[in-house]
This record gives sequence, structure tokens and C-alpha cells, in this order.
Amino acid sequence: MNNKFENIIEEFKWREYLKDFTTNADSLLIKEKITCYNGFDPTAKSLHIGNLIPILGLQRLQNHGHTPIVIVGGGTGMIGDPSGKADERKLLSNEQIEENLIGIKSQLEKFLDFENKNNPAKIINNSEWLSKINLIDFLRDTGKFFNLNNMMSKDSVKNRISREEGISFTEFSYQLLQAYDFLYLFENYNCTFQMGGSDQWGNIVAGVDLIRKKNTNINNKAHGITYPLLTTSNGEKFGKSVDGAITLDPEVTIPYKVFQYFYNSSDEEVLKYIKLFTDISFKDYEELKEATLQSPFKRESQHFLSKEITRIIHGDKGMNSALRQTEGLNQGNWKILKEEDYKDLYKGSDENTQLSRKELDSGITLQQISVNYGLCSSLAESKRLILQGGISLNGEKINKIEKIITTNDLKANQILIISKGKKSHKIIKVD
RNA sequence: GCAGGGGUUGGGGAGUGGUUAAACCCACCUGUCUGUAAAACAGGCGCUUUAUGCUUCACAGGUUCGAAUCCUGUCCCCUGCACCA
Repeated sequence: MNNKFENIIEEFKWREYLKDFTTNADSLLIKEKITCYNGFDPTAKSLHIGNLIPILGLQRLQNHGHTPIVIVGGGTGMIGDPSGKADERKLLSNEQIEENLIGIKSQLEKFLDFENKNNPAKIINNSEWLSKINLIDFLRDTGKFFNLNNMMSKDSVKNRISREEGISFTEFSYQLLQAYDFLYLFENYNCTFQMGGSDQWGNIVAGVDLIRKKNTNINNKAHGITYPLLTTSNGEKFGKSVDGAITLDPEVTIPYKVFQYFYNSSDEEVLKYIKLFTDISFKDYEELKEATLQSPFKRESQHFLSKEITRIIHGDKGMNSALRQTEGLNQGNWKILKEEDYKDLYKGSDENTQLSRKELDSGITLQQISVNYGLCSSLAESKRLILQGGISLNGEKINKIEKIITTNDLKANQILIISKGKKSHKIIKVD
């Protein structure tokens, strides 16, 4: 732990965190202490692990003495991506955004220092200024600096225009708003850097250009840096699991799920993730790299990665419960599971997994229950799987289709875990 | 608008009156193996009260003891031609 990086650029380079940056952004980050912002969409109640990349990026900037600003896009969130569908985009109410903002801030507090004297982090809602914009003023003072030809030539726009559905004016104007955000922060918070995913490059540059055009006397003062967007080796979006996004909120995504998500990283991506997410020492890293090459089956890297990330997000307590639940549920050592683990696992499972005592007492079969709770799609399927040995109850394979669930099968006197194969489990609570 | 071809179980694609719940390939699921991997092998892949049971082959009717297969109508897709520019 605690590598000594001379500066943030050295650190970012080692972590392979940077995809692109504007000219001289690197030398400025070494020479000066700057203020950098990164925007987050407040549409969800909680941040998800994809956001961990910018969060840790800001954290590392702060560690090197730079000042991070988090913009929660209350204003831009209302404009947003209409994502191809004809559906009306739900406008978030101010109260809702305010609520999300509070939630997001409390999550960020674990990662960023808001109290620090020299370079305290800030979290700001851009509706503060965007909602006050006057249309005429905006078109005169800001719109004038945008050349339609340039806007149209942006890849993101070009792709949409060539498609049949086209692009709405609302979405088209999004880049102006994000550029305006940057300008506003530049002028009012002395913020000269914007960070974002590589898909944001166009929007970031738009802001940089706007600032340059509006401040002709200052030479090229605004900069942008981007981090690469992660996809898994299967080409899936990073951070999505079978049952939805992995969030940072333990009430929504229990630590066990975070752990499992990273434990299932492939050998190709696991080392990349370790560099990106953890504070591993060079020496340990080299050792793990070697271990993964020599004996990948030991999954040492996966183990290290998932353990570390779970700890970063949920602390030691969360990490320990994730380890215990993993040993119980995935390695078959059911004995070590505590009552709280069963409750935890239940919390982490889908909705509608309640079973009434009455139903239980009337004698329900395993076959039936595995269909009722979506483990199998039909009685025929569950029968087949049971006969093939694919269904287990609390970790024990059941081969008899006549098996009836009784109160003796309950764990912690109220939880029932049925599994299909090794990886899909349903946790059912009896009340 | 005219002519021709076509719509089959997640995708591709056989099947032109009966033993066809429908070949085959892919995807997917389970088991064995394994590294909570990949590959390989085995089983499976409409539903159920497992029965010479039920519901399926674009949709609605009809012929027949019996239809995905034949007839009529409707909808949709592709390809030529025409019309309109």
C-alpha cells in the first residue's frame, strides 16, 4: 500500500486511467494545483460502481492537492438523453433532485474530503445557474459561440442524424449546456479542469472552446481529461449484473453482490481493475500479476480485487460479511452463515420473495416454489432440473420432485434458499 | 397499383394432408469436469394433473375422420415492374 507517486500524472499513467487530455493538461497537473470537476447524473437514487472510476479519480486528484468539484446535473439531467425511445422523458422534480443530491453527497463523503481547509471538495447542483438562464441572453451570449457546422460534425451527433429517428433539438442542445456549466465553474469557482468518460470528450472540448472564446485575454486556460470507458471482456457494460446495476448503496446492493461481481472478473480484466481501483503496492501488484499468469486457477487476483473493492465501498464489516456469505453460498460451507447473513442475503434478493406461513403449512413442493419465485420458468422445467440434480435447497441437492418444504427447512427460522445450478439463488422469507 | 417470393417453437432454417411438439444449426439451461473460467462430454430446451392430455407453425374463417401443410379473406415483409417526381 501507499505508493509514492510523484504527482497525479504519474499515478494516472500507472493506473492507465487517462484516455485523452488536452494539450499541456498533463504538465499543468504536475506544476500547479488546479480545480477539477466531474458531472454525475442524479437520475438514480444511488451511485453505481461505474461511478467509482470518476469518484476515485477525484479522490486521487484531491490527494495530490487538487480541488475536486462534483456537479450533480440537476439542470442537465432534465434535458438528458432521450435515448432513442419515443417515450416522454420523466422530468425530475426539484425535490427529487434535492433528495438524490443528499444521497449522493453522503456516498461521496466516504471518498472525498469536504472539510479539508486547503482543497475541500464541493458538490454543486448545476440547476443553481441553469434554471436561471434567460433564453434570449443565452442565445446571444453563449449560442453565438457555437458553430453549427462544428456541432453537426461531432460523432455523437453525426451518428444520430444519419439514423432514421434523428435527434431532437433538446438533445442536440445538450452540449451547449454542458459547455456552459464548465464556463460558469471557470468564472465562478476558478475551475479549469473537467474530467469525464471518453464518451464525454466532445462535450468537454465544447466547454474548453467556449471558455477560450469568451476569455480571449487568458491563454488556453481550460483543460479536459478523460478516462476510458470500461466494458467487460464479453462486451457488456461495466457494472451491470444479471439483476441490474451494482450500486454503492448497501441497502440496494449488498456487499456480497459487489464482491461477487468483481470475483467473476476474467483473467484479462482483473489486473486492469486492480490497478484502476485499488491502492495496491507495486510489489504486490507484480506478485499478483505473476500469480495470475502462473496459476490463474487460484484466482488470487480476483480474490484480492473483490475483497479490496468491497472494503473500499462498504468497509471492513461489509467485506467480512461478503466473504462469509461467499464461503457459505458459493463454496457450500453453509454452516458458517449467521442469522444476519440470511437476513442480509434476503435483503439483497429481488422483491416479492415472501412466502406466507399459511402457504408453507399447506404443503408446498420444491418444484412449485422454484417456479413461483422465478427460478424456473415452468413446472416442466423445474421437474427436469430437479431430476438432473440442478436444484438445491439450502445448499443440498434435492433429487425428488415430491419434496415438500417444511418449517424444518427454514434457516434463521424464516429464510429459505433455493438454487439453480451453482450461481443462481433465490432467497425466500417466510413470515 | 401489377407480378413474383415469403411469414414455422429465442435466432437461423427444414417440413406441402396423418406416427410432426415439428429435422438440423446457433443461442440458452442443468450435470460431470474445472478456477464461481474456458474447453470437452452427457442431458435438456411449448404447457400441464405425463396422458394414445392440452396449446402452438402471421391473423380470422373454411374443407377434411385428420391441416404448419389444401381453400377464402385480412395483415405484414422482400424482389421485379409500373405510377408519382
